[in-house]
Amino acid sequence: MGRWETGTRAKLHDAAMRLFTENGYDQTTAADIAAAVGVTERTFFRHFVDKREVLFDAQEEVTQLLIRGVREAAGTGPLEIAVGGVVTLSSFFHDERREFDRVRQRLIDATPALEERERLKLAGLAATVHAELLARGATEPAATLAAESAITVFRTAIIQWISEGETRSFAELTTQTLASLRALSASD
Amino acid sequence: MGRWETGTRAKLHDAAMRLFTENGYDQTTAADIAAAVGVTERTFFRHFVDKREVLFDAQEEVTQLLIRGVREAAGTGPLEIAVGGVVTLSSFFHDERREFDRVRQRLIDATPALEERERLKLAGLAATVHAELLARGATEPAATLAAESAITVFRTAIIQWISEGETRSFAELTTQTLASLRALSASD
DNA sequence: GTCTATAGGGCGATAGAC
DNA sequence: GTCTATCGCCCTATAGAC
Repeated sequence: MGRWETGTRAKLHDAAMRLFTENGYDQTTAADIAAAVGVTERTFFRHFVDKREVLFDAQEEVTQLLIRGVREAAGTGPLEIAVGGVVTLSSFFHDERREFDRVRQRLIDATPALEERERLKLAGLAATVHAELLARGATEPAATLAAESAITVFRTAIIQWISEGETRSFAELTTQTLASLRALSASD
Repeated sequence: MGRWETGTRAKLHDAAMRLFTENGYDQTTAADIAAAVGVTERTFFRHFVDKREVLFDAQEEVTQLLIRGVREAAGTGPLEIAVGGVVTLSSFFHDERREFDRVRQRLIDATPALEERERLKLAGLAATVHAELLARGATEPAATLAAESAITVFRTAIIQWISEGETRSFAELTTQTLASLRALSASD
């Protein structure tokens, strides 16, 4: 066989998810993951800037989808546009992904270090939406508030989407959560 | 506490802030901070569970204020109650603290590892508000959305509060930001 | 307080693909 | 030949264990 196989990154990703699930995140070392794939620890860190990043492989794809979504969203105000962008993430959060995200979320919930990273990534998505809203002519503080609120809606929708027995789609849950937020702001 | 430890924590805190500001967070080691105070690295880690926690010393006090604030807030709906709780944090975010928080925020903005921790702490505050809202009879998903939105208002108000030349009080900015959020939800 | 494991960076050497 | 993934070895800081 050759000096190295192709698809090392994907193999590291799969091995890491398996070992994290079987033995826990903290109990799994980067060296364990590398050994499971047959590369060195150093190679692991070349593919993932740190151990946590394995769980956030999709960030770039989601960010790009979100940018396009916000650019193309119809709407008369920044909140509607921002959440419209979030709704387009339904092409990513499809039914075949639901079980994977349940496992992923269980790992995050069990590991403070991972929740930190999760919150940072969500903040990154909010910053992305914020920039796009400004580009579409929104003004402050509406742009900031709409972007942050859209990510709140996103997170709330995801939590429901991965809850046991939930069958509604991501898009449906996002839309309903926006309606709840609107009702909340109007009610008191 | 032994008599030799009096004020060590505060000294470590002050030395850390000074060294972080002068040389940068990453360039300052825990050993550097300990040496500046004349204790061992081990002593530093006895006072702060990790290096980042130095910047989040106030979390417990803010959390307790927030709990009391939400419990005592007048209001007809969960969002009003939650932001009412945030407004009571003005006893913490007083004018003498503004410059310190400017420096602190500059460090956080310059250091991804610190921004991660900041976001986790904000999430913790949202969880605190959420629990108090449920205790006051709020139902889902309003409780979650109101708690998260209140923290969005908090963060947005703080950003304004520490911006150069800003003279309005924290309470004033919080109230105005809530009004902006309401307008945003109603407008489109 | 000492001792140790793990995360993660630096860098030169090397093996393959082109 | 260049370009890039990998190795291998050395290093330090963090943080937990004892």
